[in-house]
Amino acid sequence: MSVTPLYGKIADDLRQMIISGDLAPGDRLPSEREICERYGVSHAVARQAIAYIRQQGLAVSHQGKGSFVSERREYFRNIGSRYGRGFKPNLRESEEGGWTTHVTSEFSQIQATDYIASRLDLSPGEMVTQVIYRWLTDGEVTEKSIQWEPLNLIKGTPIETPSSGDINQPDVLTRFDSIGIHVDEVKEEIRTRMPTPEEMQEMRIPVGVPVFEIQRTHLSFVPVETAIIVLRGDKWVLRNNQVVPVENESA
Amino acid sequence: MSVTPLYGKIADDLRQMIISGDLAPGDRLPSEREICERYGVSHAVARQAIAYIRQQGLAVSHQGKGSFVSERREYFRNIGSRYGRGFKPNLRESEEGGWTTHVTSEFSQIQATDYIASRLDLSPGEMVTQVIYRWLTDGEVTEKSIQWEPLNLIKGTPIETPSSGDINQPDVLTRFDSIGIHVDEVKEEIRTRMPTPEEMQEMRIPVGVPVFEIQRTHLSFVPVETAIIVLRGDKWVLRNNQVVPVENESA
DNA sequence: GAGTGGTCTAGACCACAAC
DNA sequence: TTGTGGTCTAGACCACTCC
Repeated sequence: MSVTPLYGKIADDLRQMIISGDLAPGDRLPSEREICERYGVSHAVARQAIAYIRQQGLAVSHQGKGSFVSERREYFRNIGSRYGRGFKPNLRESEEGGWTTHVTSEFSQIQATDYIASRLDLSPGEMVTQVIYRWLTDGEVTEKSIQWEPLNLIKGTPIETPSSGDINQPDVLTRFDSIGIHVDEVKEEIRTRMPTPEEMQEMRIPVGVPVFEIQRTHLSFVPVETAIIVLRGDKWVLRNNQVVPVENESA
Repeated sequence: MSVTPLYGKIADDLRQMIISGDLAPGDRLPSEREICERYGVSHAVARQAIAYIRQQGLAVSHQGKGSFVSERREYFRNIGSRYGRGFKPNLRESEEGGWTTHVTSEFSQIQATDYIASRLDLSPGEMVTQVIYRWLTDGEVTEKSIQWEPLNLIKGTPIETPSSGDINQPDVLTRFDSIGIHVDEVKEEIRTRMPTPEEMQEMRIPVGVPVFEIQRTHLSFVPVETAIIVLRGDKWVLRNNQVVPVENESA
Protein backbone atom coordinates (compact mmCIF):
# COMPACT_ATOMS: atom_id res chain seq x y z
CA MET A 1 0.00 0.00 0.00
CA SER A 2 1.45 3.35 -1.00
CA VAL A 3 0.37 6.90 -0.35
CA THR A 4 -2.66 6.58 -2.56
CA PRO A 5 -4.67 3.42 -2.06
CA LEU A 6 -5.29 0.89 -4.78
CA TYR A 7 -8.95 1.75 -5.16
CA GLY A 8 -7.92 5.38 -5.54
CA LYS A 9 -5.69 4.64 -8.51
CA ILE A 10 -8.44 2.60 -10.15
CA ALA A 11 -10.97 5.32 -9.43
CA ASP A 12 -8.63 7.91 -10.97
CA ASP A 13 -8.47 5.83 -14.14
CA LEU A 14 -12.24 5.61 -14.29
CA ARG A 15 -12.57 9.28 -13.51
CA GLN A 16 -10.17 10.17 -16.28
CA MET A 17 -12.17 8.10 -18.76
CA ILE A 18 -15.28 10.05 -17.79
CA ILE A 19 -13.75 13.53 -17.63
CA SER A 20 -11.95 13.09 -20.94
CA GLY A 21 -15.12 11.99 -22.65
CA ASP A 22 -13.90 8.51 -23.57
CA LEU A 23 -16.93 7.40 -21.61
CA ALA A 24 -19.94 9.55 -22.41
CA PRO A 25 -22.96 10.06 -20.14
CA GLY A 26 -25.01 6.86 -20.24
CA ASP A 27 -22.05 4.66 -21.20
CA ARG A 28 -21.30 1.54 -19.13
CA LEU A 29 -18.27 1.40 -16.90
CA PRO A 30 -16.15 -1.76 -16.75
CA SER A 31 -17.83 -4.34 -14.53
CA GLU A 32 -16.52 -5.14 -11.07
CA ARG A 33 -15.25 -8.53 -12.26
CA GLU A 34 -13.48 -6.91 -15.20
CA ILE A 35 -11.75 -4.51 -12.83
CA CYS A 36 -10.74 -7.41 -10.56
CA GLU A 37 -9.02 -9.16 -13.44
CA ARG A 38 -7.57 -6.09 -15.13
CA TYR A 39 -5.95 -4.78 -11.94
CA GLY A 40 -5.51 -8.07 -10.11
CA VAL A 41 -7.48 -6.92 -7.08
CA SER A 42 -10.20 -8.40 -4.95
CA HIS A 43 -13.88 -7.80 -5.45
CA ALA A 44 -14.03 -5.44 -2.49
CA VAL A 45 -11.41 -3.11 -3.95
CA ALA A 46 -13.09 -2.97 -7.33
CA ARG A 47 -16.37 -2.13 -5.63
CA GLN A 48 -14.69 0.52 -3.53
CA ALA A 49 -13.27 2.19 -6.62
CA ILE A 50 -16.70 2.38 -8.23
CA ALA A 51 -18.28 3.50 -4.96
CA TYR A 52 -15.82 6.37 -4.87
CA ILE A 53 -16.75 7.43 -8.39
CA ARG A 54 -20.42 7.11 -7.55
CA GLN A 55 -20.01 9.26 -4.48
CA GLN A 56 -18.62 12.05 -6.64
CA GLY A 57 -21.81 11.97 -8.65
CA LEU A 58 -20.01 10.72 -11.75
CA ALA A 59 -21.70 7.34 -12.04
CA VAL A 60 -24.78 5.39 -11.01
CA SER A 61 -25.08 1.63 -10.52
CA HIS A 62 -28.00 -0.65 -11.31
CA GLN A 63 -28.12 -4.16 -9.92
CA GLY A 64 -27.97 -6.78 -12.65
CA LYS A 65 -27.14 -4.23 -15.33
CA GLY A 66 -23.93 -2.41 -14.51
CA SER A 67 -22.57 1.01 -13.63
CA PHE A 68 -23.11 3.93 -15.95
CA VAL A 69 -21.78 7.44 -16.37
CA SER A 70 -24.23 9.93 -14.86
CA GLU A 71 -26.47 12.05 -17.04
CA ARG A 72 -27.38 15.54 -15.91
CA ARG A 73 -30.54 17.22 -17.18
CA GLU A 74 -30.77 20.89 -16.44
CA TYR A 75 -34.01 22.68 -15.84
CA PHE A 76 -33.80 26.38 -15.05
CA ARG A 77 -35.65 28.03 -12.24
CA ASN A 78 -35.65 31.80 -11.82
CA ILE A 79 -34.99 33.25 -8.42
CA GLY A 80 -34.91 36.98 -8.99
CA SER A 81 -38.10 37.55 -10.92
CA ARG A 82 -39.95 34.49 -9.73
CA TYR A 83 -42.28 36.15 -7.32
CA GLY A 84 -44.39 38.59 -9.22
CA ARG A 85 -48.10 38.74 -9.73
CA GLY A 86 -49.41 36.74 -12.64
CA PHE A 87 -46.35 34.53 -12.66
CA LYS A 88 -47.45 30.92 -13.01
CA PRO A 89 -44.86 29.22 -10.89
CA ASN A 90 -43.45 26.53 -13.10
CA LEU A 91 -45.39 26.97 -16.29
CA ARG A 92 -43.50 29.94 -17.65
CA GLU A 93 -40.09 28.42 -17.13
CA SER A 94 -41.34 25.22 -18.66
CA GLU A 95 -42.57 27.10 -21.71
CA GLU A 96 -39.24 28.69 -22.37
CA GLY A 97 -37.28 25.59 -21.46
CA GLY A 98 -39.26 23.07 -23.47
CA TRP A 99 -40.13 20.59 -20.76
CA THR A 100 -43.37 19.37 -19.25
CA THR A 101 -44.55 19.63 -15.68
CA HIS A 102 -47.19 17.82 -13.70
CA VAL A 103 -48.06 18.32 -10.07
CA THR A 104 -49.85 16.36 -7.39
CA SER A 105 -50.93 17.77 -4.06
CA GLU A 106 -52.15 16.53 -0.70
CA PHE A 107 -54.13 18.92 1.41
CA SER A 108 -54.69 18.77 5.15
CA GLN A 109 -55.24 20.91 8.21
CA ILE A 110 -52.90 20.30 11.12
CA GLN A 111 -51.70 21.83 14.34
CA ALA A 112 -48.55 23.86 13.97
CA THR A 113 -45.44 22.16 15.26
CA ASP A 114 -42.85 24.23 17.06
CA TYR A 115 -40.98 24.56 13.80
CA ILE A 116 -43.97 25.66 11.72
CA ALA A 117 -45.12 27.99 14.47
CA SER A 118 -41.76 29.73 14.57
CA ARG A 119 -41.73 30.09 10.81
CA LEU A 120 -45.25 31.60 10.72
CA ASP A 121 -44.93 33.57 13.94
CA LEU A 122 -47.75 31.59 15.58
CA SER A 123 -48.09 29.70 18.85
CA PRO A 124 -47.46 25.97 18.65
CA GLY A 125 -50.75 24.10 18.26
CA GLU A 126 -52.55 26.78 16.23
CA MET A 127 -54.20 25.38 13.13
CA VAL A 128 -52.52 25.69 9.75
CA THR A 129 -53.24 24.36 6.30
CA GLN A 130 -50.62 22.04 4.91
CA VAL A 131 -50.17 21.21 1.25
CA ILE A 132 -47.61 18.74 0.02
CA TYR A 133 -46.75 19.19 -3.64
CA ARG A 134 -44.81 16.81 -5.81
CA TRP A 135 -43.62 18.22 -9.10
CA LEU A 136 -42.94 15.87 -11.95
CA THR A 137 -40.69 17.18 -14.69
CA ASP A 138 -40.65 15.11 -17.84
CA GLY A 139 -42.22 12.30 -15.82
CA GLU A 140 -39.77 12.25 -12.91
CA VAL A 141 -40.28 13.65 -9.42
CA THR A 142 -37.69 16.43 -9.31
CA GLU A 143 -39.24 18.65 -6.67
CA LYS A 144 -41.18 18.19 -3.47
CA SER A 145 -42.50 20.99 -1.36
CA ILE A 146 -44.51 21.42 1.80
CA GLN A 147 -46.46 24.61 2.28
CA TRP A 148 -48.14 25.99 5.38
CA GLU A 149 -50.52 28.88 5.87
CA PRO A 150 -52.22 30.11 9.06
CA LEU A 151 -55.80 28.83 8.95
CA ASN A 152 -57.21 31.90 10.67
CA LEU A 153 -56.18 34.05 7.70
CA ILE A 154 -57.86 32.02 5.02
CA LYS A 155 -60.63 30.04 6.71
CA GLY A 156 -63.90 30.41 4.85
CA THR A 157 -62.30 32.19 1.92
CA PRO A 158 -62.11 30.84 -1.64
CA ILE A 159 -58.41 30.10 -1.20
CA GLU A 160 -58.80 27.86 1.84
CA THR A 161 -58.23 24.80 -0.31
CA PRO A 162 -55.70 24.82 -3.14
CA SER A 163 -56.61 24.18 -6.73
CA SER A 164 -55.26 20.67 -6.63
CA GLY A 165 -53.18 19.25 -9.37
CA ASP A 166 -53.54 22.28 -11.55
CA ILE A 167 -50.40 23.39 -13.28
CA ASN A 168 -52.10 26.70 -13.97
CA GLN A 169 -52.63 27.51 -10.32
CA PRO A 170 -51.95 31.13 -9.54
CA ASP A 171 -48.94 32.39 -7.62
CA VAL A 172 -49.06 33.02 -3.89
CA LEU A 173 -49.30 36.81 -4.32
CA THR A 174 -52.38 36.60 -6.51
CA ARG A 175 -54.06 34.08 -4.22
CA PHE A 176 -53.69 36.38 -1.25
CA ASP A 177 -54.58 39.49 -3.27
CA SER A 178 -57.94 37.85 -3.95
CA ILE A 179 -58.82 37.92 -0.26
CA GLY A 180 -57.45 41.39 0.34
CA ILE A 181 -54.09 40.42 1.79
CA HIS A 182 -51.22 42.05 -0.06
CA VAL A 183 -47.85 40.35 0.21
CA ASP A 184 -45.06 42.90 0.50
CA GLU A 185 -41.99 40.77 1.06
CA VAL A 186 -40.59 37.37 0.16
CA LYS A 187 -37.69 35.83 2.05
CA GLU A 188 -35.75 32.81 0.90
CA GLU A 189 -32.89 30.81 2.33
CA ILE A 190 -31.19 28.36 -0.01
CA ARG A 191 -29.16 25.47 1.35
CA THR A 192 -27.60 22.40 -0.20
CA ARG A 193 -27.29 19.03 1.51
CA MET A 194 -27.40 15.32 0.81
CA PRO A 195 -30.91 13.89 0.56
CA THR A 196 -32.34 11.83 3.40
CA PRO A 197 -32.89 8.11 2.71
CA GLU A 198 -36.62 8.85 2.45
CA GLU A 199 -36.02 11.55 -0.16
CA MET A 200 -33.67 9.28 -2.09
CA GLN A 201 -36.41 6.67 -2.26
CA GLU A 202 -39.29 9.03 -2.97
CA MET A 203 -37.52 11.02 -5.67
CA ARG A 204 -35.35 8.13 -6.87
CA ILE A 205 -32.20 10.15 -6.25
CA PRO A 206 -29.01 8.18 -6.88
CA VAL A 207 -26.02 8.17 -4.55
CA GLY A 208 -23.78 11.20 -4.99
CA VAL A 209 -26.53 13.67 -5.90
CA PRO A 210 -27.24 16.53 -3.47
CA VAL A 211 -30.44 18.56 -3.20
CA PHE A 212 -31.31 22.22 -2.88
CA GLU A 213 -33.47 23.04 0.11
CA ILE A 214 -35.26 26.37 -0.16
CA GLN A 215 -37.04 27.79 2.85
CA ARG A 216 -39.40 30.49 1.68
CA THR A 217 -41.72 32.83 3.52
CA HIS A 218 -44.24 35.28 2.10
CA LEU A 219 -45.03 38.19 4.39
CA SER A 220 -47.68 40.83 4.54
CA PHE A 221 -45.91 42.52 7.42
CA VAL A 222 -46.43 39.21 9.26
CA PRO A 223 -45.83 35.78 7.70
CA VAL A 224 -48.79 34.57 5.65
CA GLU A 225 -47.23 31.55 3.94
CA THR A 226 -44.12 29.48 4.38
CA ALA A 227 -42.76 26.49 2.51
CA ILE A 228 -39.86 24.08 2.34
CA ILE A 229 -38.94 23.22 -1.23
CA VAL A 230 -36.60 20.36 -2.06
CA LEU A 231 -35.11 20.25 -5.57
CA ARG A 232 -32.97 17.51 -7.08
CA GLY A 233 -29.52 19.01 -7.52
CA ASP A 234 -28.73 17.11 -10.71
CA LYS A 235 -31.85 18.44 -12.43
CA TRP A 236 -32.25 22.04 -11.41
CA VAL A 237 -30.24 25.20 -11.96
CA LEU A 238 -31.24 28.33 -10.06
CA ARG A 239 -31.00 31.39 -12.22
CA ASN A 240 -30.68 34.92 -10.90
CA ASN A 241 -30.61 37.63 -13.53
CA GLN A 242 -30.63 41.24 -12.42
CA VAL A 243 -30.70 44.54 -14.14
CA VAL A 244 -28.39 47.01 -12.44
CA PRO A 245 -29.83 50.49 -11.91
CA VAL A 246 -27.81 53.18 -13.66
CA GLU A 247 -25.93 55.53 -11.39
CA ASN A 248 -25.84 58.92 -13.08
CA GLU A 249 -26.12 58.92 -16.83
CA SER A 250 -25.64 56.55 -19.76
CA ALA A 251 -24.08 53.10 -19.88
CA MET B 1 -30.11 -11.28 4.50
CA SER B 2 -33.55 -9.75 4.61
CA VAL B 3 -35.14 -6.90 2.72
CA THR B 4 -33.00 -4.31 4.44
CA PRO B 5 -29.34 -5.18 4.75
CA LEU B 6 -27.55 -5.52 8.06
CA TYR B 7 -25.53 -2.37 7.64
CA GLY B 8 -28.78 -0.54 6.91
CA LYS B 9 -30.28 -1.52 10.26
CA ILE B 10 -27.14 -0.47 12.08
CA ALA B 11 -27.03 2.78 10.14
CA ASP B 12 -30.68 3.43 11.02
CA ASP B 13 -29.84 3.02 14.70
CA LEU B 14 -26.96 5.45 14.40
CA ARG B 15 -29.07 7.85 12.38
CA GLN B 16 -31.81 7.75 15.00
CA MET B 17 -29.30 8.57 17.73
CA ILE B 18 -28.20 11.61 15.73
CA ILE B 19 -31.63 12.83 14.63
CA SER B 20 -33.10 12.45 18.11
CA GLY B 21 -30.28 14.43 19.63
CA ASP B 22 -28.95 11.61 21.82
CA LEU B 23 -25.73 12.25 19.97
CA ALA B 24 -25.09 15.97 19.57
CA PRO B 25 -22.92 17.58 16.87
CA GLY B 26 -19.30 16.87 17.77
CA ASP B 27 -20.09 13.74 19.80
CA ARG B 28 -18.27 10.50 19.04
CA LEU B 29 -20.08 7.62 17.42
CA PRO B 30 -19.47 4.07 18.63
CA SER B 31 -16.20 2.74 17.20
CA GLU B 32 -16.16 0.16 14.43
CA ARG B 33 -14.98 -2.54 16.87
CA GLU B 34 -17.75 -1.66 19.29
CA ILE B 35 -20.30 -2.04 16.52
CA CYS B 36 -18.79 -5.38 15.49
CA GLU B 37 -19.25 -6.73 19.03
CA ARG B 38 -22.59 -5.11 19.76
CA TYR B 39 -24.23 -6.39 16.57
CA GLY B 40 -22.09 -9.48 16.03
CA VAL B 41 -21.02 -8.43 12.55
CA SER B 42 -17.76 -8.29 10.68
CA HIS B 43 -15.54 -5.27 10.44
CA ALA B 44 -16.63 -4.59 6.87
CA VAL B 45 -20.29 -4.32 7.81
CA ALA B 46 -19.63 -1.96 10.70
CA ARG B 47 -17.57 0.20 8.37
CA GLN B 48 -20.30 0.12 5.75
CA ALA B 49 -22.86 1.33 8.27
CA ILE B 50 -20.72 4.28 9.22
CA ALA B 51 -19.87 4.99 5.59
CA TYR B 52 -23.60 5.19 4.87
CA ILE B 53 -24.10 7.70 7.67
CA ARG B 54 -21.11 9.67 6.49
CA GLN B 55 -22.44 9.79 2.97
CA GLN B 56 -25.63 11.42 4.23
CA GLY B 57 -23.51 14.19 5.69
CA LEU B 58 -24.39 13.20 9.25
CA ALA B 59 -20.92 12.20 10.43
CA VAL B 60 -17.24 12.61 9.68
CA SER B 61 -14.41 10.19 10.46
CA HIS B 62 -10.86 10.90 11.55
CA GLN B 63 -8.24 8.19 11.43
CA GLY B 64 -6.94 7.30 14.86
CA LYS B 65 -9.62 9.33 16.63
CA GLY B 66 -13.06 8.10 15.70
CA SER B 67 -16.24 9.14 13.91
CA PHE B 68 -18.12 12.20 15.01
CA VAL B 69 -21.51 13.78 14.41
CA SER B 70 -21.22 16.56 11.82
CA GLU B 71 -21.30 20.20 12.81
CA ARG B 72 -22.83 22.73 10.47
CA ARG B 73 -21.80 26.38 10.63
CA GLU B 74 -24.02 28.72 8.68
CA TYR B 75 -22.74 31.88 7.06
CA PHE B 76 -25.28 33.90 5.12
CA ARG B 77 -24.65 35.29 1.68
CA ASN B 78 -27.12 37.62 0.04
CA ILE B 79 -28.12 37.01 -3.53
CA GLY B 80 -30.72 39.64 -4.26
CA SER B 81 -29.02 42.80 -3.11
CA ARG B 82 -25.45 41.59 -3.42
CA TYR B 83 -24.55 43.43 -6.56
CA GLY B 84 -24.88 47.11 -5.96
CA ARG B 85 -22.33 49.86 -6.06
CA GLY B 86 -20.42 50.38 -2.85
CA PHE B 87 -21.21 46.91 -1.62
CA LYS B 88 -18.07 45.34 -0.22
CA PRO B 89 -18.63 41.75 -1.23
CA ASN B 90 -18.07 39.79 1.94
CA LEU B 91 -17.37 42.46 4.47
CA ARG B 92 -20.93 43.61 5.02
CA GLU B 93 -22.34 40.14 5.50
CA SER B 94 -19.46 39.36 7.80
CA GLU B 95 -20.20 42.46 9.86
CA GLU B 96 -23.81 41.52 10.39
CA GLY B 97 -23.05 37.83 10.85
CA GLY B 98 -20.21 38.23 13.29
CA TRP B 99 -17.55 36.26 11.49
CA THR B 100 -14.16 37.11 10.07
CA THR B 101 -12.98 36.84 6.49
CA HIS B 102 -9.57 36.74 4.89
CA VAL B 103 -8.79 36.44 1.23
CA THR B 104 -5.80 35.42 -0.84
CA SER B 105 -5.51 35.95 -4.56
CA GLU B 106 -3.35 34.80 -7.44
CA PHE B 107 -3.22 37.00 -10.51
CA SER B 108 -2.20 35.97 -14.02
CA GLN B 109 -2.82 36.72 -17.66
CA ILE B 110 -3.72 33.76 -19.83
CA GLN B 111 -5.17 32.86 -23.18
CA ALA B 112 -8.91 32.25 -23.09
CA THR B 113 -9.86 28.59 -23.27
CA ASP B 114 -12.90 27.63 -25.30
CA TYR B 115 -14.93 27.71 -22.11
CA ILE B 116 -13.75 31.14 -20.97
CA ALA B 117 -14.11 32.51 -24.49
CA SER B 118 -17.71 31.40 -24.70
CA ARG B 119 -18.48 32.90 -21.31
CA LEU B 120 -16.92 36.26 -22.23
CA ASP B 121 -18.05 36.26 -25.84
CA LEU B 122 -14.44 36.28 -27.09
CA SER B 123 -12.49 34.16 -29.53
CA PRO B 124 -10.48 31.32 -28.00
CA GLY B 125 -6.88 32.41 -27.47
CA GLU B 126 -7.61 36.07 -26.75
CA MET B 127 -5.89 37.31 -23.61
CA VAL B 128 -7.79 37.53 -20.35
CA THR B 129 -6.84 38.31 -16.77
CA GLN B 130 -7.39 35.50 -14.33
CA VAL B 131 -7.64 35.90 -10.58
CA ILE B 132 -8.03 32.97 -8.23
CA TYR B 133 -9.46 33.94 -4.86
CA ARG B 134 -9.55 31.81 -1.76
CA TRP B 135 -11.82 33.09 1.00
CA LEU B 136 -11.13 32.01 4.54
CA THR B 137 -14.02 32.31 6.93
CA ASP B 138 -13.08 32.00 10.59
CA GLY B 139 -9.79 30.51 9.42
CA GLU B 140 -11.17 27.84 7.08
CA VAL B 141 -11.26 27.92 3.29
CA THR B 142 -14.98 27.99 2.60
CA GLU B 143 -15.00 29.61 -0.83
CA LYS B 144 -12.84 29.52 -3.90
CA SER B 145 -13.46 31.52 -7.01
CA ILE B 146 -11.85 32.09 -10.37
CA GLN B 147 -12.50 35.32 -12.18
CA TRP B 148 -11.79 36.29 -15.76
CA GLU B 149 -11.89 39.64 -17.54
CA PRO B 150 -11.05 40.49 -21.15
CA LEU B 151 -7.60 42.08 -21.11
CA ASN B 152 -8.37 44.46 -23.94
CA LEU B 153 -10.97 46.21 -21.79
CA ILE B 154 -8.73 46.90 -18.83
CA LYS B 155 -5.18 46.87 -20.17
CA GLY B 156 -3.28 49.92 -18.99
CA THR B 157 -6.02 51.04 -16.64
CA PRO B 158 -5.72 51.22 -12.86
CA ILE B 159 -7.88 48.11 -12.48
CA GLU B 160 -5.69 45.86 -14.62
CA THR B 161 -4.36 44.21 -11.49
CA PRO B 162 -6.59 43.47 -8.53
CA SER B 163 -5.99 44.87 -5.09
CA SER B 164 -4.59 41.62 -3.80
CA GLY B 165 -5.55 40.23 -0.47
CA ASP B 166 -7.62 43.22 0.44
CA ILE B 167 -10.90 42.43 2.09
CA ASN B 168 -11.98 45.99 1.41
CA GLN B 169 -11.62 45.66 -2.33
CA PRO B 170 -14.41 47.35 -4.19
CA ASP B 171 -17.20 45.53 -5.95
CA VAL B 172 -17.04 44.76 -9.65
CA LEU B 173 -19.45 47.54 -10.57
CA THR B 174 -17.35 50.22 -8.90
CA ARG B 175 -14.14 48.89 -10.40
CA PHE B 176 -15.54 49.15 -13.90
CA ASP B 177 -17.23 52.48 -13.20
CA SER B 178 -13.77 53.88 -12.50
CA ILE B 179 -12.68 53.24 -16.05
CA GLY B 180 -15.91 54.41 -17.62
CA ILE B 181 -17.54 51.03 -18.16
CA HIS B 182 -20.98 50.84 -16.59
CA VAL B 183 -22.28 47.37 -15.77
CA ASP B 184 -25.98 47.11 -16.53
CA GLU B 185 -26.73 43.46 -15.89
CA VAL B 186 -25.60 40.57 -13.70
CA LYS B 187 -26.44 36.97 -14.55
CA GLU B 188 -25.98 34.07 -12.18
CA GLU B 189 -26.54 30.34 -12.43
CA ILE B 190 -26.46 28.39 -9.20
CA ARG B 191 -25.82 24.66 -9.21
CA THR B 192 -25.12 22.12 -6.51
CA ARG B 193 -22.88 19.10 -6.91
CA MET B 194 -20.40 16.95 -5.01
CA PRO B 195 -16.91 18.43 -4.78
CA THR B 196 -14.10 17.07 -6.92
CA PRO B 197 -11.30 15.21 -5.10
CA GLU B 198 -9.13 18.30 -5.62
CA GLU B 199 -11.72 20.56 -4.02
CA MET B 200 -12.17 18.13 -1.13
CA GLN B 201 -8.45 18.31 -0.47
CA GLU B 202 -8.02 22.03 -1.00
CA MET B 203 -11.00 23.09 1.09
CA ARG B 204 -10.83 20.13 3.48
CA ILE B 205 -14.38 19.14 2.65
CA PRO B 206 -15.47 15.92 4.34
CA VAL B 207 -17.34 13.12 2.58
CA GLY B 208 -21.06 13.78 2.28
CA VAL B 209 -20.83 17.55 1.91
CA PRO B 210 -21.91 19.09 -1.42
CA VAL B 211 -20.89 22.48 -2.79
CA PHE B 212 -22.65 25.38 -4.45
CA GLU B 213 -21.23 26.35 -7.81
CA ILE B 214 -22.18 29.84 -8.94
CA GLN B 215 -21.41 30.95 -12.47
CA ARG B 216 -21.65 34.70 -12.62
CA THR B 217 -21.28 37.17 -15.46
CA HIS B 218 -21.27 40.98 -15.31
CA LEU B 219 -22.36 42.63 -18.54
CA SER B 220 -22.14 46.09 -19.94
CA PHE B 221 -24.19 45.04 -22.93
CA VAL B 222 -21.34 42.59 -23.60
CA PRO B 223 -19.70 40.45 -20.91
CA VAL B 224 -16.98 42.32 -19.02
CA GLU B 225 -16.36 39.87 -16.19
CA THR B 226 -17.19 36.28 -15.44
CA ALA B 227 -16.42 34.02 -12.51
CA ILE B 228 -16.94 30.55 -11.12
CA ILE B 229 -17.53 30.57 -7.38
CA VAL B 230 -17.44 27.39 -5.31
CA LEU B 231 -18.92 27.52 -1.81
CA ARG B 232 -18.86 24.80 0.84
CA GLY B 233 -22.44 23.63 1.21
CA ASP B 234 -22.18 22.93 4.92
CA LYS B 235 -21.03 26.47 5.63
CA TRP B 236 -23.01 28.78 3.40
CA VAL B 237 -26.66 29.71 3.12
CA LEU B 238 -27.76 31.81 0.16
CA ARG B 239 -30.29 34.40 1.16
CA ASN B 240 -32.69 36.08 -1.22
CA ASN B 241 -34.93 38.71 0.31
CA GLN B 242 -37.17 40.73 -1.94
CA VAL B 243 -39.58 43.56 -1.47
CA VAL B 244 -42.67 43.07 -3.61
CA PRO B 245 -43.86 46.14 -5.49
CA VAL B 246 -47.38 47.16 -4.49
CA GLU B 247 -50.04 46.71 -7.14
CA ASN B 248 -52.61 49.45 -6.65
CA GLU B 249 -52.89 50.85 -3.19
CA SER B 250 -51.99 49.97 0.39
CA ALA B 251 -50.75 46.70 1.87
C1' DG C 1 1.12 0.10 23.70
C1' DA C 2 -3.71 0.32 23.09
C1' DG C 3 -7.33 1.95 20.45
C1' DT C 4 -8.96 4.19 16.40
C1' DG C 5 -10.15 4.31 11.36
C1' DG C 6 -8.28 2.66 6.56
C1' DT C 7 -6.89 -0.87 3.20
C1' DC C 8 -6.93 -5.44 1.32
C1' DT C 9 -7.57 -10.59 0.47
C1' DA C 10 -10.20 -14.72 -0.78
C1' DG C 11 -13.63 -16.52 -0.55
C1' DA C 12 -19.34 -17.34 -0.29
C1' DC C 13 -23.85 -16.39 -1.44
C1' DC C 14 -27.99 -13.33 -2.75
C1' DA C 15 -30.89 -10.38 -5.98
C1' DC C 16 -31.68 -8.79 -10.33
C1' DA C 17 -31.50 -8.38 -15.58
C1' DA C 18 -30.91 -10.10 -20.07
C1' DC C 19 -30.85 -13.70 -23.19
C1' DT D 1 -27.89 -19.83 -17.67
C1' DT D 2 -24.75 -16.23 -17.42
C1' DG D 3 -23.30 -11.87 -16.01
C1' DT D 4 -24.25 -7.96 -13.27
C1' DG D 5 -24.13 -5.40 -8.78
C1' DG D 6 -25.04 -6.15 -3.50
C1' DT D 7 -24.14 -8.28 1.03
C1' DC D 8 -21.29 -10.64 4.30
C1' DT D 9 -17.47 -13.33 6.75
C1' DA D 10 -12.95 -13.87 8.94
C1' DG D 11 -9.24 -12.83 8.88
C1' DA D 12 -4.49 -9.64 8.12
C1' DC D 13 -2.01 -5.60 8.28
C1' DC D 14 -1.22 -0.36 7.88
C1' DA D 15 -1.57 4.60 9.53
C1' DC D 16 -2.72 7.61 12.89
C1' DT D 17 -3.79 9.48 17.75
C1' DC D 18 -3.39 9.54 22.49
C1' DC D 19 -1.52 8.22 26.72
